[in-house]
Amino acid sequence: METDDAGRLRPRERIIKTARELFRRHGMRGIGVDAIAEQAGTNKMTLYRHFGSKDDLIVACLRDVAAENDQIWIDLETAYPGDPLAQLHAWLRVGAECAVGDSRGCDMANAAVELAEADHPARHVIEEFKTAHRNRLAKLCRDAGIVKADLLADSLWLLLEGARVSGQSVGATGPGAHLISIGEAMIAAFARRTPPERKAPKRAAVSA
Amino acid sequence: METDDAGRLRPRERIIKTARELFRRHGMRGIGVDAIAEQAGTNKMTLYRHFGSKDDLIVACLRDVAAENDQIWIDLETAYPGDPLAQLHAWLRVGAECAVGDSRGCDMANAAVELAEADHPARHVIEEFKTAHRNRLAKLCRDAGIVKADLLADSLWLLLEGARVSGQSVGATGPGAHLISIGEAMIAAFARRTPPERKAPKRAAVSA
DNA sequence: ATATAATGTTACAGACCGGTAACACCCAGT
DNA sequence: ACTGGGTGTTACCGGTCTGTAACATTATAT
Repeated sequence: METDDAGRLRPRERIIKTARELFRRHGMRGIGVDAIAEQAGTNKMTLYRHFGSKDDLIVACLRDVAAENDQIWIDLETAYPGDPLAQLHAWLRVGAECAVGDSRGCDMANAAVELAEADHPARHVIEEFKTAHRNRLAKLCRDAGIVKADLLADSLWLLLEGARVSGQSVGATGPGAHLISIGEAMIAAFARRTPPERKAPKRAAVSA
Repeated sequence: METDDAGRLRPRERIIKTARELFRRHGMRGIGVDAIAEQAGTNKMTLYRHFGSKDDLIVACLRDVAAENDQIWIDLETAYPGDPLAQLHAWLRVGAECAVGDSRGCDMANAAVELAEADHPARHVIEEFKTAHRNRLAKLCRDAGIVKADLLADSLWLLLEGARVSGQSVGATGPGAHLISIGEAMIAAFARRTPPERKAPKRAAVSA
């Protein structure tokens, strides 16, 4: 009795899609492969034909998450082509949506918390993803003409990570509610001192 | 064959102490009550005489964590009596220690991630603790003469939460490595603009 | 139409888990 | 010395979990 997905996609895709949702809702240790397979409208045997183990499925899901998040950067570029500062502000808004609109935060960070074993195969996927994401954000800050680009990137990064994890403790009305205004103020503070040879790009400045 | 704790403390304390350590190392869903009891130098039966269920034990452990963290505020006050600004800086340093020195972040936040069920008995302990801590930090900022105290408190809060969760994804060399410098800059930025009717509090005025 | 691959079904193995029962023990307080 | 509460020991229950075996069924490609 599948509750999820019409038979449109092939089993493998349905399983990943369903597993991601159930992992997110119940935690990776809080849901079994049997429940995932059933919810995906298939069965455990087929699941194990596509994914050698539950850990393999977890890794596949995290790769799926990574691919989905990589798309965000493309969307930002197409939304504000050639305007890295606007992309930076948009990045903040997208992050804030995830932090306040959803009560389960970041799948990658959650996986890092839940999969405590240092040698779990998912860990290097997580680390790779987070590092790449951080580097991309730093590049965006650099392209936006921020002087201390790395420092701004790390600041915004910590704010976003904090907002997403805080939402899971105290909900959306907690400190994460002010993520955007805090982040905007931070961008403004870093953009204030621009390199002398470049014009200061005027853009929304929100008071702290 | 107990590996932990000499028989000094009574079983209940040993169990909580050991459970906290193992929960932290393996995650709450990654360790069983049997292993906890054995590591604590006792057995499952005694564990269940003191804690009616594993969830009860989890709650007891989180209360223990809360009590331990409440002590931090007392220590800050005794270390810098009547100097809330110094206490604020010290708070940041203490938080940074936890964020970079330890690879498992905040027990409370981790529990919130791991115990996904919305009605888990531990959730209200977590929320209560996080809210109280946030309020205390806001009060500290207020006492330090910060104008937008709540906003600074939330900013620092997000930074710390972010650093602690980030450390579990990319380790101590990630963005969390700059927590202190970022936080210091933020405190400085907020302290710069002082209330006009009030003199710049070089010696911060303490209000009850 | 037929060969071939993918999927479904059922049953099961083996391990672990949370939780309990029954009984033996030990040690403090009187 | 005795009594009683806390503790240790062992065995067990029922459930759930990951993972597999064997076989039936369906879809696909040629």
